[in-house]
Amino acid sequence: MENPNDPPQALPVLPGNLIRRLQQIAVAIFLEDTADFGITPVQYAALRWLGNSPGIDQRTLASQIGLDTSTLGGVVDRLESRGLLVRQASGTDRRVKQLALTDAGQQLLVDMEPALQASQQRILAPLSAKKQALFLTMLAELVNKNNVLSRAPIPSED
Amino acid sequence: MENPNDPPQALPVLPGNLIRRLQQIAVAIFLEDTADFGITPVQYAALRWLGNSPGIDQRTLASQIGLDTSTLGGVVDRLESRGLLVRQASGTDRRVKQLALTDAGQQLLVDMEPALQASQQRILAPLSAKKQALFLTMLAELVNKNNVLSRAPIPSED
DNA sequence: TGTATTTAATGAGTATGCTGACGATTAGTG
DNA sequence: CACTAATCGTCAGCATACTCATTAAATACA
Repeated sequence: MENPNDPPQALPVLPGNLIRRLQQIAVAIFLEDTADFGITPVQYAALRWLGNSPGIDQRTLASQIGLDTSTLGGVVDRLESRGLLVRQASGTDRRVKQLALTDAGQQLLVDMEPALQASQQRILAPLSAKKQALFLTMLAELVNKNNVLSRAPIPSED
Repeated sequence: MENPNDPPQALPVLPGNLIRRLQQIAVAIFLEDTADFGITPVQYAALRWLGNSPGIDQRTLASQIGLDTSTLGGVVDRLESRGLLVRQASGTDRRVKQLALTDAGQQLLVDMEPALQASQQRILAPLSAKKQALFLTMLAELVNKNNVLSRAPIPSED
């Protein structure tokens, strides 16, 4: 089976490649389970975080969900044009755009919750319950400890 | 600490969100460690697979590394314009474009190997050696068993 | 043979995700 | 107060990553 001309490691077992594949799978499952709502994973992350922190500005939201401000700008554009959030200039600092969910945005979070939970469980479903917990722990450990290496690191809690 | 108005699960612990973050981190580490070569993770995957299977067509390569043919088309465009691979019409089926590494492409794979290995180790570095093996096993299990749910599933081995 | 179906690659359209540059505004300093 | 720094959002540019439609070519079948 082993070919001496093979590279030192086959592509399918390189960590980076497996992580890329799992991300593709997770997005596909999310989109399938939440298809009724027409929301992407990143859009959902923005809405959900905003639901807990209304009034924050774009820069803060971007850093909290791990996006650069340029990417978040486009995400907010699409959510605003769908009436799920509002963007308004701050009264005290005219550089800042403050964000808040609309009623429709709030309602969408509520309506999506069952489908979201289903999708998140489906991603890990191939593993036993015990392994799922273990995987999540290690996943969080990798993300937290490597956080600063990301291009858009999430600030540590104050 | 716990706010009753919090959503059922905080965003940072949702599996899909952690996977997205880890993918961002893995890409950032790869780009940093291999900056001298100007190659992206997906471009590397294409080159590496092609090195083992010269002469395959675009459709096959796309499915082997988990991309749709449209995305791979662009990747191949960029690698071809850099002279790392060649694209030639098949003699037996004029629809098919066969791909093969150039000498420069072959050499680049060799030259990149140390930096690639370093990047792959750095991604998992926060975990102990034992945990790294465990994480990789579970990661592969999730990818393999969820493979069909991806938009561009990788065909199972024959 | 001739028509219908399938297949390979490409193109348009949309959505992340990054960099670097830019204009507008605010804050800091002499 | 004027000059400089830093900051917020945006834009252009590039690279994944998907869908759906289209074109060209090969295959199946009547």
